[in-house]
Amino acid sequence: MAESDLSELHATVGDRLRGAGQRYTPSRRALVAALVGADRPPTIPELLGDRPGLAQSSAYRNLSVLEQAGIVHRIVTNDEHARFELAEDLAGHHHHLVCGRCGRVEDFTVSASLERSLEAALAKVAGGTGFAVDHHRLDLVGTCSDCT
Amino acid sequence: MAESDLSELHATVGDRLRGAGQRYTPSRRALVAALVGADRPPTIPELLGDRPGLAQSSAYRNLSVLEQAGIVHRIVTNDEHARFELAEDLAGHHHHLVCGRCGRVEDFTVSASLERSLEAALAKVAGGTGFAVDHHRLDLVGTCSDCT
DNA sequence: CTCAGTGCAAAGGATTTGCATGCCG
DNA sequence: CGGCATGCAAATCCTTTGCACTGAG
Repeated sequence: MAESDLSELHATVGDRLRGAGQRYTPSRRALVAALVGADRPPTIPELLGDRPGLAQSSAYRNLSVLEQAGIVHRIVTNDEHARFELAEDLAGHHHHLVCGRCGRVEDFTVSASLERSLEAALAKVAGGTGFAVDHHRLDLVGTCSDCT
Repeated sequence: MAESDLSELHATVGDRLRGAGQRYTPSRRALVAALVGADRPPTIPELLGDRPGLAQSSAYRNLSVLEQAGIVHRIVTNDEHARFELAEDLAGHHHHLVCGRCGRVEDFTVSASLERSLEAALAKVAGGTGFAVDHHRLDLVGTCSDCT
């Protein structure tokens, strides 16, 4: 991600937080920065490892605030810990490669044309139900190289 | 599902449990039956509602055994409770409509041709990574009619 | 001054586990 | 008889919450 995009991102995050009556504090900025830099969604312990000064409860609380402001998204796996990533409108649409053994999650994307056929087909499916579809989620589940 | 398929299913389940050194007890049979009958994955409280005689701990323990025997699959949502469904090789490949508000999950399927293009595209993606892909997961996330 | 943010410690709650008993094989 | 299955109750462990303090506006 380019420098300018990064400061733009922080500006957007700041706006959304202020819109929710919250401040963009150093702790929150550090959490967002950690998520921007990661190519896979970290758990809370992983996030705390980068920032030993931050209390665990504050991490949970800040991530919760960021989640409600639509800035981060919480991923719950069968793993013991939840994982966090930037919201799709900030990080871009992508998918996950999930390790069923250790719970590790990596990001990946598919071609735009496949996304389009997916969207079209899913829109058709959703038509019949009472669901108001927000977005889709496409994950690959398997075993990562470490767990093989 | 036809009668014969049902008894065949129970036979398969019994085989897998015995293969894991476990028995196919009435409690377990009831859990499997409840999952076969459901068109959406229930939570533990929902399963217990159908079977007040079964202790909560036994439900957890039995579902855990069934999961390790490859008979049921655990779905974790942002909802407070986990949900359970039959493994795909028993229930058939399908997808989920997930309500982001209440956590409710419904099943649906897409056309075979879309599945095929998906499989093809995902196989290509997986090629480059160290992941051994087991299966894919395609969910629609939105708001159900009750939560609108 | 006011009020959100933070750290620390305690509470909460779904899930797991220990133990004694019952039952199938 | 031996071992798995089950109930009940207690323990776990991630996550949330209460409270007092600090710092920014």
